[in-house]
Amino acid sequence: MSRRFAATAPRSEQLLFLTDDQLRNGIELMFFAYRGFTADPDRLLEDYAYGRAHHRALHFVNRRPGLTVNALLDILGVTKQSLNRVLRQLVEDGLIDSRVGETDRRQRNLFLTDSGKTLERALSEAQRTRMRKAYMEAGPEAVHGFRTVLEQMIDPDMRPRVLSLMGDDSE
Amino acid sequence: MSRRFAATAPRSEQLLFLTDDQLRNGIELMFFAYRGFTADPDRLLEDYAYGRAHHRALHFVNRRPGLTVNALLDILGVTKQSLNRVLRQLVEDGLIDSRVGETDRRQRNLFLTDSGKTLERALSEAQRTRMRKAYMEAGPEAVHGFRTVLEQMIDPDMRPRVLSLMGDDSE
DNA sequence: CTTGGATAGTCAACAAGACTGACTTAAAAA
DNA sequence: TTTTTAAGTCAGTCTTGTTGACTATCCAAG
Repeated sequence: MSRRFAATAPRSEQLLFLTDDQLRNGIELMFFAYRGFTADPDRLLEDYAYGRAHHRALHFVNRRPGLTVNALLDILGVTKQSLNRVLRQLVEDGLIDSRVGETDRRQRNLFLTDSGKTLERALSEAQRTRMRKAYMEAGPEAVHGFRTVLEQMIDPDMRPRVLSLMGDDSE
Repeated sequence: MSRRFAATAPRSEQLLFLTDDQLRNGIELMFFAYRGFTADPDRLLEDYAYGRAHHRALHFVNRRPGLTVNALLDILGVTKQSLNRVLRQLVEDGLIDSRVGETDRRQRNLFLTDSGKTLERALSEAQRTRMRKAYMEAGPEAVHGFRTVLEQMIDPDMRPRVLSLMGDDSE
């Protein structure tokens, strides 16, 4: 582990980025950046009387159409009671279509309706716009580093699931 | 703006990191990484019947001892009523000391007590440990990129305040 | 110097969204 | 047939956010 820099420079110099000050700095950056990250969609959601939970559901149903409730639960890491409240609203409001599973009729496969797609697009476009600006300002190398550190910050148990979710769009 | 890569390679190749797929990828990484980022302190806080709001208050009071309620409000970006509940608990439980301002007696200057320092240290050490691992695995260059992108993601209005908060430890 | 407005902080009541626990229904699996 | 699983529901709690009304203090204009 952590061999990337082992042979590049003397230990004392290379490890300066691991001081408590540097780490605390990263911690504070995560806090403030995450606030910026959610600010734009949050503003949009207010108009619909929805919250972040609705956004997350819309995002992942859009990402993996036909996803089951259980699979979504697993991704979001919340209880089904908590998700169910949100999902019920979205189905009632006609943003999500919940269809009985074809092979297993206990399951429900979730899809965005046209208006669901419209809202999802508005939300994600707001978020992408900020992300795009940040990426452009920082440049491709910084973006690569950003992605590398974030991946390492994900819970090890969760990491394989997350990376496969993000990785393939073929299946 | 975004001149870092302008003269390095052909435009079409360089801009691949700005595709919607790449951006959505970054969005999902932020979501999952932030969950990892808060997981360890969250577990600790359960034992105290405290939440993330208490953690944030402890963090920034530790960071800037003597800070006023208003200054903390500005950093946290919540309403004073919301902060006050948390602050009252922490004062009642003897983790934070709230002293009447010397020059302006309307103000309250906040300090961590010894037990406040103890809890803050436990929380931040848990968080730093995860951050340290991520930094070590990713290496110094990735960390630099990580920081660059996060800074750009912070709300522009907030950015100067945040960077000055993180920057100087002398004043 | 007093009055009246602005500022710092507190208290009360309420809503969103997370949680647990107990339960039902329907369908699949053993 | 019995057990397990997927989904959904009901009731109750907690944290953390909100708005509105309040007290205490400072400061500046009359």
